[in-house]
Amino acid sequence: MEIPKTYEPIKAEEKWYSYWMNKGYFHSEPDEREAYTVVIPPPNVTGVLHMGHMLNNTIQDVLVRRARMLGKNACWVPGTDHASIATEAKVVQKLRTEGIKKSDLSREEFLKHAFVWKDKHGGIILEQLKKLGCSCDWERTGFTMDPEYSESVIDVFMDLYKKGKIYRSVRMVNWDPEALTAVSDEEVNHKEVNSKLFYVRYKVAGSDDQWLTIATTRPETILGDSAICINPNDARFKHLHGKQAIVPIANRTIPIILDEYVDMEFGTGCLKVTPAHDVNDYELGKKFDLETIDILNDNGTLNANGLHYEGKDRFEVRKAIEKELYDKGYLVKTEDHINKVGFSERTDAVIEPKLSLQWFVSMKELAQPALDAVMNGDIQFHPDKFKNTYRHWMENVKDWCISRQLWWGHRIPAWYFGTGANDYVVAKTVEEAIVLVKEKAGLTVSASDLKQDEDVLDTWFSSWLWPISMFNGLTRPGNEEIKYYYPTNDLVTAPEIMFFWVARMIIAGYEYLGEIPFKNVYYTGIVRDKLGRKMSKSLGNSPDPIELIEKYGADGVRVGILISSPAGNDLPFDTSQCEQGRNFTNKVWNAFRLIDAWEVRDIEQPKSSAKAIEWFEAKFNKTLTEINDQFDKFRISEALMSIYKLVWDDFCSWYLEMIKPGYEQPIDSKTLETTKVFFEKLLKLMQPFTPFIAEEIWHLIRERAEGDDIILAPWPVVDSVNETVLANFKFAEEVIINIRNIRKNNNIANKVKMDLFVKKNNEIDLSFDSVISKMGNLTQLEYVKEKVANSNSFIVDSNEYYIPFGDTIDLVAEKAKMQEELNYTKGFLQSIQKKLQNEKFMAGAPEQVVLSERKKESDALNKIAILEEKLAEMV
RNA sequence: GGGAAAUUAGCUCAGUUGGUUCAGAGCACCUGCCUUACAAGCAGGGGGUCACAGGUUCGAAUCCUGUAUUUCCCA
Repeated sequence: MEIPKTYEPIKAEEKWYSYWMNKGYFHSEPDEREAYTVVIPPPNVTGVLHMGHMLNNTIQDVLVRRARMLGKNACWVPGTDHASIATEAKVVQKLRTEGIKKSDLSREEFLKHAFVWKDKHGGIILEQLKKLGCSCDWERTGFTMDPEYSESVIDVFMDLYKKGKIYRSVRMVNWDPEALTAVSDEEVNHKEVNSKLFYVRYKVAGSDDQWLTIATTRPETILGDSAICINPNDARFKHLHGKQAIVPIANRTIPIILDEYVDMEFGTGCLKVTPAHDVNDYELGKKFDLETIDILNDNGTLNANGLHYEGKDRFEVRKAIEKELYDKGYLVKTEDHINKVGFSERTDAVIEPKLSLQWFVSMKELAQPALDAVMNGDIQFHPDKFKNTYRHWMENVKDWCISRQLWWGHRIPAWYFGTGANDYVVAKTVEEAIVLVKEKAGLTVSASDLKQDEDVLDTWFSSWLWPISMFNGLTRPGNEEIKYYYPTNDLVTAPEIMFFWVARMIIAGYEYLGEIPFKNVYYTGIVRDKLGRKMSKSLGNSPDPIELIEKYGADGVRVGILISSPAGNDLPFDTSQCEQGRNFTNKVWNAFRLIDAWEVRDIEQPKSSAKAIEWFEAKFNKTLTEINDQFDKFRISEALMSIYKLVWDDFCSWYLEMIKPGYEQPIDSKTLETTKVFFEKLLKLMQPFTPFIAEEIWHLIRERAEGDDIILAPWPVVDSVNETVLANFKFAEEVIINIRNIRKNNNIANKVKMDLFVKKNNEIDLSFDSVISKMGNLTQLEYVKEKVANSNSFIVDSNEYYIPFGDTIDLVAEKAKMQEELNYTKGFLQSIQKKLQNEKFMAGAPEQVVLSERKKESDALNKIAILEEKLAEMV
């Protein structure tokens, strides 16, 4: 059968992925083996695969596949997140295109639409992961709104409520007027924008023409003012103490209060206080018991408190009120001003601070063990620089607002039986609620008297249970699976969600299982384009991962994405990296073609082949040690690079060339067999990174028994490393490179055989001579006592090598080269001798360093002598 | 404004407790090769005042101080 000259990934990928699936290799059940567990960071259920997912999931697959080869019971749990804000936004948008408004639907109707959408689009991303080769246990695929998962979310809410960790409170929250929901501090992006500072004057009450001037960036909130605040130490305003002021346009009289909070330097030193629309003002309002006047509707338009501006958007009002203030003589001046404005991460709408009744988790106590676990190393971060960021946040953790004004998600299990702030109970079902109402208020109510809270829980309030609830650790405490798989081993995620997700999983782990949820956290970077911009849909700078896979093969893309992606660093991605990956798979493919084409004969093994085998054995073991170490340190891309070079440079460029029989010559069976074994070992190392081609060649290189698949083959074991062989080869390598250089410099074709004469001045190892002969294409390698005249020459380790001239030679160039080498060596010698003559060096440096300097000195002296002699002869 | 980290070849990064004339890899680049495994290749080669300025040391990319620039986190 003809084997194609280039590797064709598409067919192999389909074939092997379904083969692995049919064999159930990805599936895990608890057994006696050590468990190795990874839970996937659940992508949004309606999400589409982007480059960030590619990076993240390739790393996970590498770790999982290697663990499998190390004999562990590897379990990679996939699933999706309901992502309440993002998904609801998509459903709302889709309905809008059909002419349906969310406000026209009941909650039940809307959820029906949402589930239809989820069933249609949900899980696309998981199918895409299969194309990448991800070896997830698909039988365990989960979803944060699955019934049992949801139950655990509600259980946790009730449990924390009972423990007094969940409370309901009026708080200033970040309000997204577009999504109509509160968002957490972490979901607000602060950006600097150019705006205006408006100077507005307020009349002092009871005066004829006494005014005070405030500065504000948001003049529309004047309508919500309930005080003017000045610093009691501000000498400029002593006359205002105890007075009142009149709000322009609204014509309300408000007190002038004194507080040191006011920055005398900023603006005019007079601060308008709007408790409903600014966090700091809210605090002042509480302190001075001020009236709270909310002027905004939830959608960002003004309400009745906005007087004649009612129904208009806040930005529109800002312009209009500027004009009105000016026309009526209240506007003193405006200035350009740069300030930071919060934008919603999801909708990019300007966030409004808004007072509302929300549900909170108090975090301080919960966070303590989670902070300790990372600081004392029970949980390792890779790279560990992220520990600092983590500590900073955890030490200053704020309470977590967990209610969201949405329908898509887990509905808060609170039931209201009245309108009072405290007229509610928290219960799993309405029946339980009825009983609790009786207990709490002594009221006998029926189901229809109770009204469940309209809000749903923050998505992270369900995903923080992911490593526990994917094994039903809360609904079926102590079950076999949670005992076996938990704590999980490695978590691979982005540093952006360290607080949203990682920290909270650790908190939940301690609170509910008394244990860490994972041992290692590997932080990936952000995938950027060549210009350093973050890849995003709106910029259109992100390649379609599926197209990449079709073009370069999944293995090629996996290599491309990992080849330059150290942990925690951003990955500047360019498709040329996939090309490199694709080229690598092709190289391996051709190595296989070469071996496969050899005709085996029962002949004697050439000496050079025996030496080559000895060397590669040593090289392999040495590199494997390094690779294992790199894996232990989570230096994934370095491990890949080591494998890449071991395969390409050491195996293909050196080893295969050393054992390659002449054209149409057979190979001896011993060498062929050993070579196949080497190749198989290399394929094993490649398997985590390039699983498809590894499996493909694994089955082509040899007949395999049922179940003898590389995905389950044992990871190679390190054997002792023969350092002597490695050193001797290095010497031979240098000789060979020198021979090649002479060929190139003199335009001697590779097929032209040459003679090599060696004047041995030093005791050297001759064991690789057969290899030198073969690789140098020499007719003979002869040892001589005297220099060989009319030759190209070079020196390795004080030994002189001569290749007699063919027809022509550039004597001048040859001499110049030698002179240059001599100069360099002399300079080198000088620096060494200077060091050796330095008494302080001799006194301070360790013996080993001194010894190595002495050796360098004698080597240099030798070399100089030879060079000078040769130069003298060339005249 | 407060905190953290970074700055080594054109690009992306290594560089272990200071010790081979001021240093490595991959890609890119240059030169020569269609040498029957692979031109998605082979062979060879060039390229760095290790951000800047001081200091400690016999010796600094590595330790200390300051400056500049960048990134991230928090307000």
